[in-house]
Amino acid sequence: MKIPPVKGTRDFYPPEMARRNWIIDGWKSVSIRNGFEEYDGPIFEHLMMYQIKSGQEIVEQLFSFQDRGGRDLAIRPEITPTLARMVNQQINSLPRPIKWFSVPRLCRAERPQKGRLREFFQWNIDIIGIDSPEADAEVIFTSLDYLRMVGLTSRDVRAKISSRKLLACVLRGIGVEEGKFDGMYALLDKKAKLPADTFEAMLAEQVPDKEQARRISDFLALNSAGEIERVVPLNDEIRAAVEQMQSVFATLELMGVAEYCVFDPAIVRGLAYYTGVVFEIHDIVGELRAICGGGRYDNLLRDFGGPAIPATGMGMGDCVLEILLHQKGLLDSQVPPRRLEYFVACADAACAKAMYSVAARLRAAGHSANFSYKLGGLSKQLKEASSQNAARCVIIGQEYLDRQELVIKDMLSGEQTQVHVNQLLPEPGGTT
RNA sequence: GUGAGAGUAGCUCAGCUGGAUAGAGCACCAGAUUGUGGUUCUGGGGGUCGCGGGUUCGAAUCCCGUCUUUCACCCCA
Repeated sequence: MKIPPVKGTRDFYPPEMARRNWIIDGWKSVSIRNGFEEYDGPIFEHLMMYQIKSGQEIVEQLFSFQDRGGRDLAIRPEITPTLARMVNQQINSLPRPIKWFSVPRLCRAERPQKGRLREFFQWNIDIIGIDSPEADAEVIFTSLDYLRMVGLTSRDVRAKISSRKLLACVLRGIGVEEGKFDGMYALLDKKAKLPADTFEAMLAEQVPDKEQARRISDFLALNSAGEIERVVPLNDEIRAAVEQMQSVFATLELMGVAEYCVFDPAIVRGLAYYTGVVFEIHDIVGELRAICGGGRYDNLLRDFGGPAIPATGMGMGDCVLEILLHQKGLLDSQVPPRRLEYFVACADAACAKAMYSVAARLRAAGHSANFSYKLGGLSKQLKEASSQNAARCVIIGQEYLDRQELVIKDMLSGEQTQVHVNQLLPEPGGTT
């Protein structure tokens, strides 16, 4: 009986595994060079953890189960609740700022489509304990630092930045009722996907007051937070939000990534737990879903039973990223191929015993080494060495039996040299 | 949950308005090659044409159902 793979999952054969490792290694090295420390948690948690902020609707998109003790558990669909739990547990002993990163494997029971699967990897970085805009800027910078490192330029991707706080006080300033904010957020989030007139019609439906609707449209057309007084009169609240936004951009400018960044008032990040700066990075054509998204979530730790400590962070999934990198030709050109340092071949069946010991000694010395299980002709073995991308071949033949000499063949140049076995290898059982 | 497209070899696909033993390229295995690889040549293995039913003398081809998959909607932590 043939059993198919589970919907929305991927098998990682060696070529795919090499791509996955390359992406994840890049995430980790960029995290570390930006001063983040790695953490991880369990792959399942109490179901309740995902109900706290998300409600029943989200629970239907979880893989959940009961253990034998009747506990309701769920495979993690995100790692932020785990982070909040872990940080809360040790909040009094953790030095701040807490700059942590993780690359969790996550599962969501959604219907798969382009750039979205049911099991994926997501790079998360978070800065906890700092409420200044510079922390938001650093999260955005770190995201861009990775994308820039793998070869994506400001002609490929764009970081669209806004602020929930700014949006809220502008809406308040325009006179929109507080109760309509959630609906507005959901609508704004869709703006990029909708034709302009459809969006205008939906806006008019939610905001019947023509003057208010016009000012909202004007706000959405702004290119920088500094222009906001053209839409709504400044007050202390708005002025403070504008200054925060400007600090984020100023810091990004100082860090040298301004060309990637743009103020986009339509970025709101769904119905998530964001409270301040929010951002998404998109491919510039806008053909794919967001490469990554994040923002400030100052209430989350408190909502998980801890103290009110500010936090900001971001998540980047591997699916969209991989599609984009492939499209730009940045994947196969950069993912390192399989490498083997030595392939040990024997020119004569009489040398087969030496083949095993030489291979083992190479391995003990820390080198990667393979040999052929079939004692075919030398040309067969060299062919096998080529197909395994061996850098060098060690050929064992008559000169080994006579003088303990090995032929070292450089597979790129074809050059061959003869060396005594003890010259290439430390004594078996020796210290080095 | 809704809608549309697609399922033929490990992969990418061809297969005309229904016709005889279902093909190609790549990949894989073997040989040419018993002391020298990448190229080339020759040969080989591998398919219940997603599955079930129907129409027909005859179905990979047409019809219905079903499953899977892709894309979009919903949602997007």
